[in-house]
Amino acid sequence: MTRDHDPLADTELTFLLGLGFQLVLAEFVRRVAEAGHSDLRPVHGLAFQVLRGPGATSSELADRLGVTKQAAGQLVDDLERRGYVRRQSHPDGGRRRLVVLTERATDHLAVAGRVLHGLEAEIAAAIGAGDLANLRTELTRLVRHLAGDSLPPLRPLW
Amino acid sequence: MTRDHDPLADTELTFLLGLGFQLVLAEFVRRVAEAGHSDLRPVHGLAFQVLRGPGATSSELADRLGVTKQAAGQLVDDLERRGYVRRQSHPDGGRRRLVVLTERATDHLAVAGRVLHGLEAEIAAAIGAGDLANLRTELTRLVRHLAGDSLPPLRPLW
DNA sequence: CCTCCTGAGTCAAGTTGCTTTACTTGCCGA
DNA sequence: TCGGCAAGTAAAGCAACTTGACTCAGGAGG
Repeated sequence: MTRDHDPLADTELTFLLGLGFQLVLAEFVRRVAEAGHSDLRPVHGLAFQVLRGPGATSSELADRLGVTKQAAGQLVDDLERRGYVRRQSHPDGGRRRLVVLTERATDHLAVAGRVLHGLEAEIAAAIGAGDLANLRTELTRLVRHLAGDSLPPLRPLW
Repeated sequence: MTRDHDPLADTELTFLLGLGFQLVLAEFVRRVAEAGHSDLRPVHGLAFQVLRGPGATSSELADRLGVTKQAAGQLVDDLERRGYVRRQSHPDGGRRRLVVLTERATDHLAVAGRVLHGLEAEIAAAIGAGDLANLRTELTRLVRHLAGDSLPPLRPLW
C-alpha cells in the first residue's frame, strides 16, 4: 500500500500543491456535476459565496474575485440569464444595483457544501483524520506566511 | 504570531490548497522574473522539463502537458522564435521532429530550480522543517489517493 | 510495386474568458 | 450649479486554447 519511497516525495512542493489542488477540485466538480449541477464551474460557486446573504454590487464582486468590474458584470449577466441571480435596486441608490441569489443558487451552494464535506470526510478516512488535520494546519501556516493577514482572491488561472 | 484560532482553519480544504498553491506559485514567478526571466511563465518551465535531455516530439509534449498537439505546436513555435528550443530531424524519421532545448532554456531551468529550492528552504524556516516534511508526506498521500499510480498533467486552468 | 492506412505535423477558423478603452449616469460636496 | 467620483455598460481586442480539415512520410498487406 504505502511505498518505501514514493518518487512523488522528491518532486517540488509547488508541483505537489498544484496537483493536490487540481485533483481535489476535479473530483469536486465531478461530484457536483453528478448531483445535477454540471452547468456551473467552481468560479460560480466563489461568486455565490460573495453574493450570499445580503448580496453585493457587481463592483464588490469584481473586487472579491480579483477581476475587472466588466468581467464581473458579464458573469452576473450570464448568471441572471440562467436564473441564478437577480439584480435589485440598491438601498444606497446611485447607479448601484444589488445582486442577490435566487433559490436556484442557494440550492447549488447547499449541494456544493455537502460535496465538499463528503469529499473531505473521504480524504480523512483515506489518509487518516489526524494527518488531514495536520495538513490543514500546515497549509494554514503556509498561507499565512505568504499572504499575511489579507488573503488575495483565488483565481482560476496561473 | 500564531493565532489561537485562525479563521482560515475553518475554510474548506479545497480553498486552502488552492490558495497555498497560488501563493507559492506567484512568489515563484515573482522571483524568477526578478532573476531576469520575466518572459517565461510556469507552463514554459513544465514544457522545458518534458523536453530536457533527449528532447521530445510536439505530440509527446502535447500528451505530457494535456493539451492538443496544435496547442503544443504553437507553444513550440513561440519558444523556437524566442530561441529557447530548436527543431531537429528525428532519428525515427517519418514526419517526426525532435524538439530540444537550447542553452537559454537550460539556463532558465537552472534558475527556476534554484528559486524553487530557495523558496522551499524559506518555507521550512517559517513553518518548521518538520512541519514542511509532514506537509509533503500528507500531500503525497492525498495525491496518491486521488490519482493512483498515473499522475495527470498539471494544467494552468481550473 | 501499388495502395491503403496510421500517425506527426500544420493551417485556418472558432471559442472562451477575460482585459483595455471609452462612455453614460446618478449623486454629493464645494 | 458645477465638478468630479464611483457604478455600471458597451465595444473592441487579445491570449490561449479548441475543433476541423488537411498534408505528408513511412510501413504493412496484397
